[in-house]
Amino acid sequence: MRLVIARCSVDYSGRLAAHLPPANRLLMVKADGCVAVHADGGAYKPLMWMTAPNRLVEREGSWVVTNPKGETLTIAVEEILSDTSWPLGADPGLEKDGVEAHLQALLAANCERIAAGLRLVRREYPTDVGPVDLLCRAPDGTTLAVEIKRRGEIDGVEQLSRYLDFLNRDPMLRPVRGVFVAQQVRPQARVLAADRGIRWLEVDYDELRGIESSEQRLF
Amino acid sequence: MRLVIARCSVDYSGRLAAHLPPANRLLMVKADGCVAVHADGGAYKPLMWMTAPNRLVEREGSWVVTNPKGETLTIAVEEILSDTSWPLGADPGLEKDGVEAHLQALLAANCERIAAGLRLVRREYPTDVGPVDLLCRAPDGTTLAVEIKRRGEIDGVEQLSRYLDFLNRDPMLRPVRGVFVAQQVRPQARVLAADRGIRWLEVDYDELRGIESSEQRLF
DNA sequence: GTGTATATCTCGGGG
DNA sequence: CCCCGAGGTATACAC
Repeated sequence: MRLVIARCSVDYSGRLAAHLPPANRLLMVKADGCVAVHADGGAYKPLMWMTAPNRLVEREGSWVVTNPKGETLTIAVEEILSDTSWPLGADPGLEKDGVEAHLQALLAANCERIAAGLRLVRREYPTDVGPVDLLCRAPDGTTLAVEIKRRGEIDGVEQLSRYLDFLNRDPMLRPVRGVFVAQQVRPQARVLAADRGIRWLEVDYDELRGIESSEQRLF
Repeated sequence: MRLVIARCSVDYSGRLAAHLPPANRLLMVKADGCVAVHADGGAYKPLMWMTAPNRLVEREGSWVVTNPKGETLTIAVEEILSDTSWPLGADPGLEKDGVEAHLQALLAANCERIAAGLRLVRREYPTDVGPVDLLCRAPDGTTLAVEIKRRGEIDGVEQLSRYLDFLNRDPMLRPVRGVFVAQQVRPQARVLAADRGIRWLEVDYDELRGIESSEQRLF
């Protein structure tokens, strides 16, 4: 990890063109070669960057970073205030809990939470346009396709619509209905779901996790 | 901009829960208060972070960052290898060229480029499922909904299809036809557009900009 | 490699 | 403030 504090101006040319006038900034060069130019504000996103793999050519007063796609990051270094390097070593890595995969697992184990009497047929049921999160059977014998999101937006409804199109071509499954499940379903997603005849449902992650742990306590 | 190189373990609790075992990392604290924990790899994204506004409480061997939403970032600092601060000042900011907004502005001002005699009714015309980029009137009185992308992919065609569905329910507008405009329209998007009765069109950004600047030269 | 789906997405604009 | 769409999205994973 190399950290350079410098007065510089920066230009990017590639998927778009962008320019930064001269100012003091942090230049971060990581062990994998990626370069980032940070200002003293603005969340974690750098003003400009170049991801690995790339090639950094450092000449007097000018760094040029190029990648195989032909994109170029040019840093005109006017004055270096500090230039330090720290070998950090490989990171042991991140452990996460509470992402969509976990929500899916909880709902798969408790799918009667989606509708009474629902039985799980399969998780990640494959179709030609991607896997359906949950495929379930209702007590009346009809099939339900369930799409799960943390935040239910319009894209998710489109995704479920595509699955339903393809599932309903299978005479063995037809008719298949859709349910859109999320911790929060946005207004436009509700409108589109209603319009497509898709039911939507908001679920509470903590409550689901609570059920799960109380059930485990029984065994 | 404060840069701390330290051996630390980190925990985040909020939208999800996450944990980092002890290792040497960079802790970056920006002037606006945002905190980021970087490893020596993995593009520009930090392993963990907390955006502004937040509150950083630094006690011996432990930093606790909390935000108004009740999220918490806890950094257990085991050993500090370096701790430096650099006042960078406000950044003059980024100038971008070639984003969708420019393309939309150029086409709004030159919509006869989309079809002869076209007249702009409104940019960002609202529907229940989102705003249409351009709504135009053709010489024959019919309405055109225009969706603009830098890269025309299948989801852009889906987006325009949704708008057309809803616009065509309005007796005052009906019938509304669609035009999908992009610098590059991908093969799959062409097929889908054709299937939906949507016309597609590739435009050259530099050429449009050229028209614009030559028009400006006239005044 | 291409395509698809996720993300503590971030960021900016509009109501 | 929330909602929504764009992004040089990045990133992981399946085919």
